[in-house]
Amino acid sequence: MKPFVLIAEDEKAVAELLRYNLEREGYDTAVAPDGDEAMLLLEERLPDLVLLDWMLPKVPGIEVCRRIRSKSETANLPVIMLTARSEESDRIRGLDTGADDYVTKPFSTTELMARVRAVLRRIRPALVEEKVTVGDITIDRTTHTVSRNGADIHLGPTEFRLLDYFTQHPGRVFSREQLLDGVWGSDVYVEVRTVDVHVGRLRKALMSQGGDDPIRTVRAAGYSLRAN
Amino acid sequence: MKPFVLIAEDEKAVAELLRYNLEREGYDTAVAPDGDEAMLLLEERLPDLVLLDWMLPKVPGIEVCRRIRSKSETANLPVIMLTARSEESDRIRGLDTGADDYVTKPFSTTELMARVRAVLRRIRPALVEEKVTVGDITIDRTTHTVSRNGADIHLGPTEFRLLDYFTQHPGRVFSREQLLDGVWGSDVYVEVRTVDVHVGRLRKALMSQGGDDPIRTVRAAGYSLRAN
DNA sequence: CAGTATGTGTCACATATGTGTCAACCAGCC
DNA sequence: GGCTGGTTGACACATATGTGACACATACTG
Repeated sequence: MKPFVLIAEDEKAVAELLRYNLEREGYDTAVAPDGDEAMLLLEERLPDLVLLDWMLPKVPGIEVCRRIRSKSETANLPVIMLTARSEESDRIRGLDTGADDYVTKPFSTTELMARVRAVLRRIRPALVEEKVTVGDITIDRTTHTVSRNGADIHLGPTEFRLLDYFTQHPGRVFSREQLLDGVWGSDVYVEVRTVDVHVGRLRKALMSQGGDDPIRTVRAAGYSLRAN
Repeated sequence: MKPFVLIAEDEKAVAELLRYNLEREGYDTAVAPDGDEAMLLLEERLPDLVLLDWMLPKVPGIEVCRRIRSKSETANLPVIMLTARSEESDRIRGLDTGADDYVTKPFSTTELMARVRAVLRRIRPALVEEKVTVGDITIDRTTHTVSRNGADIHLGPTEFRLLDYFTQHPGRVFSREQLLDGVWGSDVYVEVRTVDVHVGRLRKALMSQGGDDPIRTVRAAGYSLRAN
């Protein structure tokens, strides 16, 4: 599951450069040439990060940012602002637009990529980190291994993906439907109750070496991985 | 100082692939999209090796090679020619262009890297890694020899490259597709399951002297070499 | 050049492992 | 007790992997 980055930038050349570099680093991308388009795309598919040009036709970047912050679904969505050197005045700097980071044009792509990584790491470590630890559980996606307190734990493919998914938002409760979508895929028809069974299997595997249940059942809502 | 490799190749995808792999192996690189550019870069900084596409815009590869040979500063510069299979005729093979080696496209990156190392070893022996050990398995790239706990192990060419490839990232899981790309070549049509067979053969060979299975099967993901 | 040795890719079948569903059972809650 | 919703073991089935056989390619050898 690649992180999805929305690029809101009207200069075609810049947008293209960003798209190229981001995709090479393994992100999914979408480009919005103006503020209106950006807002539409935001509705369509919630990105993991937005790159937002300060000067954007129709609806300026700063306004887009404000709207993002005002909606509850996107209030915590990371935003990196792209500003031209000339716009980098105190007025703007001081202004609390709620962006998570600023990058001034012209920027080095390497630096921008580093910032993107940094911001994503802060918000959703599991998206960019190859090794994630939640509590006493560690999951390494390059070697496909899971361990708890150092002891290796064997998981089947589905349980692995399930844990990986939980890991993206430790503590957050996922409904069975969300889990089906995220872990199985949105176009697979599987009985909702199957999720229970796999959660059960995941629990069993994680507790095989002792330790207490790292997965919390939330009645009538779903499941979550204990945050810490 | 890292060995510096000049890549003269007009197909962007191929050039990028080469750059990526060479840099991963610790080389500095520069890419020239045509013959003119290649000649210019040659003036600018003398590389330790040139990868030269046979068909190159403006000045064809063969001509670039001739010019390299004709100048005293570069007369001994190692050159590896990249030719398409269809161009691999007697005419070309027999022609004394002065290249040190030929590689026909599509090539396996593992094999190309091996050739690059081989050529560089002749020129700058100190800079090239020749022996790699992972756990109790040692692989010597100069002699094409593999041993486990001192006992020599015979591997066929494909198994050797496969092991060599695994060796680049011990522990990491490679999908069958990745292995096909890296070991066989990026656009060779080979049945995916063929990987299984070769992994099987590699296992058999590595375990012929006893010892346990050094290759881990990760269901629904691929294979990996046990890291330690 | 035929003859031999070695290596390769594919297939078919055996085996191993994982999956989804169900139903019985359990737990908390009015 | 009668709900509602969650847990779990059994099981038939699906899928992934392992492997021997084989036909063909290619490289060596005398």
